[in-house]
Amino acid sequence: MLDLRWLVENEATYKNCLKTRNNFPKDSLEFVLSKDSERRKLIQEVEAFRAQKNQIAKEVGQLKRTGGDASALMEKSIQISKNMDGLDAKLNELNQEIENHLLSIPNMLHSDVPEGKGAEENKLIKTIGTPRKFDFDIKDHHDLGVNLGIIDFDRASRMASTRFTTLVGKGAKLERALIQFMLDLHTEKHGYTEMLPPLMANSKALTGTSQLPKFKEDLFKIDGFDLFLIPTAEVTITNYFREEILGEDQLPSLFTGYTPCFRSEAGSYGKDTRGLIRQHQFDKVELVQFCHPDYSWQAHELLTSAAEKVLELLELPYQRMLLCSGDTGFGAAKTYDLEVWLPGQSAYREISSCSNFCDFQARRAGIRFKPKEGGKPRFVHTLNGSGLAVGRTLVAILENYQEKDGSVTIPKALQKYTGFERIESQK
RNA sequence: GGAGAGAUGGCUGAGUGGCCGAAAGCACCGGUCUUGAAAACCGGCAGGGAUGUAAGUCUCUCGUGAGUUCGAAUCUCACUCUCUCCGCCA
Repeated sequence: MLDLRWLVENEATYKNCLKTRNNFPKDSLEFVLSKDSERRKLIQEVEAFRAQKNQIAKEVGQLKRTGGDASALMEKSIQISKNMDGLDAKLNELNQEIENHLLSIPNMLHSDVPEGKGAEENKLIKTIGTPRKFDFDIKDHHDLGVNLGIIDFDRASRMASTRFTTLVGKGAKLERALIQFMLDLHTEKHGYTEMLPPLMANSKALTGTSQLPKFKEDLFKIDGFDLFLIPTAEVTITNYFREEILGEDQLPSLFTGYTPCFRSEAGSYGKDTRGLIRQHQFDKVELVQFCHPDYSWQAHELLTSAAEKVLELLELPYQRMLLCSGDTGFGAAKTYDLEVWLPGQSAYREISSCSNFCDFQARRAGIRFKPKEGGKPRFVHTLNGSGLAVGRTLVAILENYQEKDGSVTIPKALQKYTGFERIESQK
């Protein structure tokens, strides 16, 4: 959420930024801007009435103590209440309306973010590693996984629905090894503290990280409860400090956590239907930082590097992209995507998304810190990124490390976690 | 699922209708003392909002929301959450 005062005072700057954002809610913006002066005027009226009533109440108290007659004053106060009848409610309603609109206005972008409409205008920052040359006909992960007997799509569809998968044998072990490998790396080398948060979150938490109110249709709702399956651990980990004022010495706080993630994928019906690129349930190791506003851009680089480290250790070729304005998510000020090379698709595909939200989520979630030098509490900056999406990492390993006979070699760095060096057909 | 207890500032905790945005302690910040530190002593220290160049003034907030009252942390109602006991259960 943006600061209303800031928005009113920087209307032109914001509108200029917004024009290259996708689907920006012009009506909400205009509503907020046009109602602000009305809101202020109402506040002043209501508070003037209240001040009068408070003054009278004080005088009545004094009179009663000294045994005087306060009936005239009491009558006056009742009269004032009648005069302000409904004003209160009107103000509350207006505030609520403004807040609702404000919640659906996207974050201000960082000046680095290139203008552009969609993914094709994202900016390539760097390419690491070289795609392997194969001297045989390669398979994609779907065929590899099915042939090896480590991924079962059909039975998962039968027990749940399409977009679910069951990993079997060494496939399941590989997934688990990847999770452990990533968590160990981030906790031991990058200074993150591991968390195992709830897999469901309430609507307040989801509003805090800005999945709600705008993206409700992407979530799985639990019937009869104010609970949703989390679409990412970002939700629960970022809301860990909701409505808290931290000490400055608690910053930065770095957390990592593995969770399954659940997404309805409404609106992506025809997309990535083959294999496990786009599932209703997938595993992810998430990185989250709470940090001092002065250092969040440095933190963004570090967080992204931490995610890249996973790909480097697994020796998977990848690219870092800077998302353009049209492709940057609703709450983010700046986002890097990491894209891993998938031989089966002859393309780089997203495997991590690392964003700085600045104070956008912190304002929604009420996460502040007390500055050391004194003064008012300030909003922290929140950042998060995938470190990495585990299922897609498994896809990348299968495709990049496949052999002519259909077997798959396990990357060196991972072997001590899997306990095996190859996957051969286990059917 | 049944019964009971509770929710007050960063933390502990007092406060049952006006003198309470709130005692006291801890933590924290500044100062005195000290070669330095600790201790001791002195002072400061909740958050949001309106207005103002500022100092300040006003307003709201004692889990949340309604209500009673001239006046609510305190009384009433609803809700949420936490804890204890019983039942059930991995």
